[in-house]
Amino acid sequence: MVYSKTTEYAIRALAFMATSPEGTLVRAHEISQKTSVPYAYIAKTFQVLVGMEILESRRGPDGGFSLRRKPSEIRLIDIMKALDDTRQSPLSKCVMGLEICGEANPCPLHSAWAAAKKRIMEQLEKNTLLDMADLIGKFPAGPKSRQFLSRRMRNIFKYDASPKSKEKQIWKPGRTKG
Amino acid sequence: MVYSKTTEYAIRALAFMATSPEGTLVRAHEISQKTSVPYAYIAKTFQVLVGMEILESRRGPDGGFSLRRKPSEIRLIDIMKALDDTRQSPLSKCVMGLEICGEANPCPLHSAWAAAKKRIMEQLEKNTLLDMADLIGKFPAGPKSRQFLSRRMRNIFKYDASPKSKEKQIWKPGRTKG
DNA sequence: ATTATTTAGGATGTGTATATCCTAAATAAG
DNA sequence: CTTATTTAGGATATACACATCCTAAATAAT
Repeated sequence: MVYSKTTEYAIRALAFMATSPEGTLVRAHEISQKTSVPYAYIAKTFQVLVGMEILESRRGPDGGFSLRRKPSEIRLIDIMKALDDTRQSPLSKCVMGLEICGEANPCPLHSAWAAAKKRIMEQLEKNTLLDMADLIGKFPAGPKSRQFLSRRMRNIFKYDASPKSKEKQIWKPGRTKG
Repeated sequence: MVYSKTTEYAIRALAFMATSPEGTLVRAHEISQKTSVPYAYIAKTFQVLVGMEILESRRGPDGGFSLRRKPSEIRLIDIMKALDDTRQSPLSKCVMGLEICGEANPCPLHSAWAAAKKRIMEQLEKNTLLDMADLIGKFPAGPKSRQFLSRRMRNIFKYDASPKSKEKQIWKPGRTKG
């Protein structure tokens, strides 16, 4: 994968937040329920994002998290950089693991990979939370939103009918082991 | 990475074997010394490749491993299939981790990724151990071998001057942790 | 037979990303 | 002040890929 699971979760969670009006405080538990991102993961990850000034937080009753900038101004690459700081991206290495691979000594996959890398990086720099919210599901009517997307919402954000069922997590673990 | 570290090692090791005349028995220790692939890894991995009829083996003094087919007839995809059997390839999943991503609902990286996947798979099906041996270093003079490649050999196969220094591994661990 | 050498095969160790837990601190309301 | 709620932050647990170890079995030479 281009980025870590942590970043994948963060993008899902933040894209969901982008569907609320600007400045709205959203609780970690609600985000978890609506996005199926593990609560503990949000709790941890969002601390970092607050530190990186992508999110603001408020503790206590009626507390929660809110986006510090407009969704259209938070790029995927920003989130990735904030969370995958130490992790060296798989994009940086030769796909075949050859240390000598490069322009001078390309491996059989080099040019295919180089082209892919370039396009992927461009997309990560170009696409924002607005794009993701738009893609993933509902977004308040605007130039980029499309009606038919709302139908997909249910599958993606896995809506829970009960408005605030305490601690009843509904995410699927996705384990393969029996 | 497209394939596992195990497969990466195997390709390196087999490509080295491809530089010996057909049918030559090569000892695991020699392969390890010449390719910097951990001995224990070769010992384990090659058992599988023998089972998959890519390699033949002989025990005892003057024993070793030999390629069962000509290097030009062993494709990278064959090695990958033999060793990454259970592992689900990162190529099969959406780069962004979105379950709904597909032709109908493409994620921002979808088309870039799809194109890359296609080319990568083609290359894995097209390229053989002959190509890798040719790329990585020396190959006995033939239509595909090129003279200047032999200069790179030293860096890649990390030649040990001593012909048979017992157990003196020379691979670099590549750890990052202090 | 005995010994040396080499692969076979099971068992085990290690490291890191992933995932969770628990207590503290902040905030709001009664 | 007390209680309930929510984020903060450190500590810990888990799973899996990666890596190694050890003994057995086979083979060849003495």
